[in-house]
Amino acid sequence: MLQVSVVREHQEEIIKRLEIRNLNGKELVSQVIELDDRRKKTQQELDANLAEANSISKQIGGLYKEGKIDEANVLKDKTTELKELNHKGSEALHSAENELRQLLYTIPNSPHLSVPKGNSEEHNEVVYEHGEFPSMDDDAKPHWEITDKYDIVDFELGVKIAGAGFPVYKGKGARLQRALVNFFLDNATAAGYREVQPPLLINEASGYGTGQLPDKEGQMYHTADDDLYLIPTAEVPITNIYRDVILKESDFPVKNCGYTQCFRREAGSYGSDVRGLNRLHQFDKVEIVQLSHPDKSYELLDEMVEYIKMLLTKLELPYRVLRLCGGDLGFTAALTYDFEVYSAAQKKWLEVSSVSCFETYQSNRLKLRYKDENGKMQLAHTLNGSALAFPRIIAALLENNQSKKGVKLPKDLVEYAGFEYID
RNA sequence: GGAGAAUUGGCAGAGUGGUCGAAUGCACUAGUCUUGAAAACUAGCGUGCCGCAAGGUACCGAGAGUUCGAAUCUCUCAUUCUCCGCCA
Repeated sequence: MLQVSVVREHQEEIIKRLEIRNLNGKELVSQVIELDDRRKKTQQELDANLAEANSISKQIGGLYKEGKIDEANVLKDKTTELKELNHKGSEALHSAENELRQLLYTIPNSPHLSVPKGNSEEHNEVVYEHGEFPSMDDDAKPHWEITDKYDIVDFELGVKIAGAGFPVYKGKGARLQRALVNFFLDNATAAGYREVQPPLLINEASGYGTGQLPDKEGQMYHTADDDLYLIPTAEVPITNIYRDVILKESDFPVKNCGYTQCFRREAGSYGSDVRGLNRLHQFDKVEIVQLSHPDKSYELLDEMVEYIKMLLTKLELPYRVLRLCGGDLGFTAALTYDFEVYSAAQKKWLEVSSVSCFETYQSNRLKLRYKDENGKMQLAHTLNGSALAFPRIIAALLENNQSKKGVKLPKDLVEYAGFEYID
């Protein structure tokens, strides 16, 4: 969440930045400051009363030692009222802090100034394009027909076992997924990311840490008996490794990657967007996560963008990079680049990666800090990106590379898959 | 899942009702000494909030309670360890 101190000190800038999301920045900023003023005032009063109570207690202790019981008892009577006052005071402080926190939870990150204003995906800015669209025959099949033809992904079977959106990968389909796991992890490791295998279920504190809670409460699967959530992305457990952690400045950049299944309820989705592999409740993804010195985070973001470009080039898929506009930007992000591959038979762009810088929005919640050269505590910056999400990559590979002979895998995948054609 | 024990600063580890934000050791930082290093010695060394500052306040797993006063007593919860049960 936004830091109150930053909101106070850079009001004009924060207002301007929130307005990129079409929010009433002025109103929000003044609400924050008002609540924070109340919080401060409440604490000052409470602290003064506590100081008095503490000092009386010390006096009583002294009097008891000297055996002056009567004098001690006189003082005790004085504390009755103070106790009451302190009890009320601490309740008032808690409620002031709580109200402020609740407000901050509802305010999304303030976008980077380079984020275009806009309220829908039409206003996203194409910043890079790569590759040629493959020329398709008129009878080119969408991937859900190809998966049927070669019997590599079974949607019906998934419905039987779990429900829509939980496909069963079979034969070369399953092996292709396994190949992608190794391909993506090997590349990430080569780029300096440490591989981790985190839990797939997370507690509430972790959900708040990276900002899925309370904002995306309804989008995560929740296990009622144990009050745990299934991860919607490895971002949550991997970033939460660093909750309540104080780093040394020399630790930066901290680079982790991980392969996990991801679970999303996708409430409210419908239509051709959810056909086949386009949108699933469970899918596989390799995620890259970085922790950064605040001065370096946007350099690292660019570096991550270059890394994703390299992956997609190796996969020989036509893609483009979008800078998301204020209206399309995720709740916690300050700047996001989306990667879309062109899926030729559907004639559609499919989002396969989203790379974001969160500045201090997550680290403020996580209490992820480092000591600067003057020994002062500072919040780190967090970044992450999908590298990559599997199902739409598979969809695009199937559609773009289909031929009479079967589906030809890109060269770099062949050694991982152990076969050249899905046939 | 059942029974028992535990949870203190980066680590180890004292502290069972008052001047304890917390002994001591190790680690760490700076300095002295040294040609340099080690050793030794000296000093420093947790975090949040309020305050221009002095300082105040809170934190000894979390939350509630008893008390004038709680690291210390009571209750609830969490976690860890040991034994039993179950199990990939």
